[in-house]
Amino acid sequence: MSDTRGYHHGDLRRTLLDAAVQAIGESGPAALSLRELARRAGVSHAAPAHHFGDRAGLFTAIAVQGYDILAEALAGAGGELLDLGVAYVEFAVRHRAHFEVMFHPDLYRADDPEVRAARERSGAVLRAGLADRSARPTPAAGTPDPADRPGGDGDRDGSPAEPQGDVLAAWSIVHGFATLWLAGALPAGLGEDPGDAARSVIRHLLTPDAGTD
Amino acid sequence: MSDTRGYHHGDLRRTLLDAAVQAIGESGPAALSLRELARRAGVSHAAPAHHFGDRAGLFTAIAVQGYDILAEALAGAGGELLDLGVAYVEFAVRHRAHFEVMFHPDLYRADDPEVRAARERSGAVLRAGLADRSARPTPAAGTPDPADRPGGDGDRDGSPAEPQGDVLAAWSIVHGFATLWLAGALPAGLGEDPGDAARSVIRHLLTPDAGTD
DNA sequence: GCTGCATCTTGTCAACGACAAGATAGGCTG
DNA sequence: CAGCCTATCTTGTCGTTGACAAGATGCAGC
Repeated sequence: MSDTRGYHHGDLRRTLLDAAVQAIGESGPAALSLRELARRAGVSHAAPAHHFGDRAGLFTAIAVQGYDILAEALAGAGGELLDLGVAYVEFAVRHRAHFEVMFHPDLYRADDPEVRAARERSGAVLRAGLADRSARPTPAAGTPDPADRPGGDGDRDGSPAEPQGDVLAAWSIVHGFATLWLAGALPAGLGEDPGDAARSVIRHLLTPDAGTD
Repeated sequence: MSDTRGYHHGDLRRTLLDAAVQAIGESGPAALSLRELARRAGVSHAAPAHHFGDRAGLFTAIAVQGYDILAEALAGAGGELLDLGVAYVEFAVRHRAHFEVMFHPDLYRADDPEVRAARERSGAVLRAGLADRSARPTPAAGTPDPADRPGGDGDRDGSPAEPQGDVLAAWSIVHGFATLWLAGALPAGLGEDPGDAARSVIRHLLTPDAGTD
């Protein structure tokens, strides 16, 4: 796959996306250059522009891919709020590049139809997962909706789906933990596995007295 | 202040910092150009380089300033974990530019001595604030330490100051809420005041059954 | 086998970050 | 007061980048 035969590459778009994700994972989104990307893929400097239009277009494609991967990860996590949270953190760490792009709306076109659709897919998966946990010792579920105000404004479509406070709290805690972990801001001593560390942190939200594990 | 008399500006460094913070607040850190910054300040295109060395130096100065502002904000919040959290979120929203820079270590030199010192100052203020709440209905305090692993590695100095899990959970939830708010990822319907919204979210962590206010 | 079109290339331009070298001015020493 | 000294700011330049335009290539369908 991704053999670079003469003129027509065959699957250049995929190759560029993979190389971009790898480069972002190494040096962050800001350091990504379209020309360096083309160099990595062994094509001319203007080839990426054809597939993605411009830099923002490339990040838009990565964001779409990221929301799809997130949906898949959440779908495989079951309906427990704890497991969903751990899956969220593990997604962020395993797919660091996607995660960083997804939550930097200034990098891409967050109102792009494909982005909206992918975001809606992942939101639907999350809602479906949470619907499982109906009556639990932990507070009841609502209908969450990750990332629906891309530009900072842009009102909802008037639907009464204001997420329950506990889901918002859960989203905040896993998103914050993942972000701090990726930023290297967390103190050492949490171990190497972000999933395990996240599990013990999330427990503080779910149970009133989570001991100092 | 900041009068632009002939050759020597008088307080160009301060002027540049202010202009940079404003520009970042408008368009994000990635869009900040040293030359555009110089243009805003009415100086030549190489003037910023003298004061900050390079682009990373500018962001380093902003990060230092940000940690100092955060320390001040936390100092004025009292020792309640809830109030500290609200202050954290309000800092992030009011000083969005500083906050965004601070938690993007790839933008600046996170191991710079001045940064380490400023970070230590804000950590000390937080520790002092938390020391107040000794015996409470909520779990006991530990010794937190915001952002002590800048580059992703860099082990602690072997001190046994592993933060308590509940403080980590608190930090995660406020940091996550602030980040999601700034990213425009939160659904509408939370109102206009991030402090109030944060307060109700944080309550879910502190009390076992926080109603759906 | 010819044409249409997506794919990729070459060429170019303005803007940028970084660096070097020079100009200016305020302060300090004598 | 004279001379220098140094921080501050300017001008000039180089390599790189993103974006655009125009052309080359080759696959796919008629």
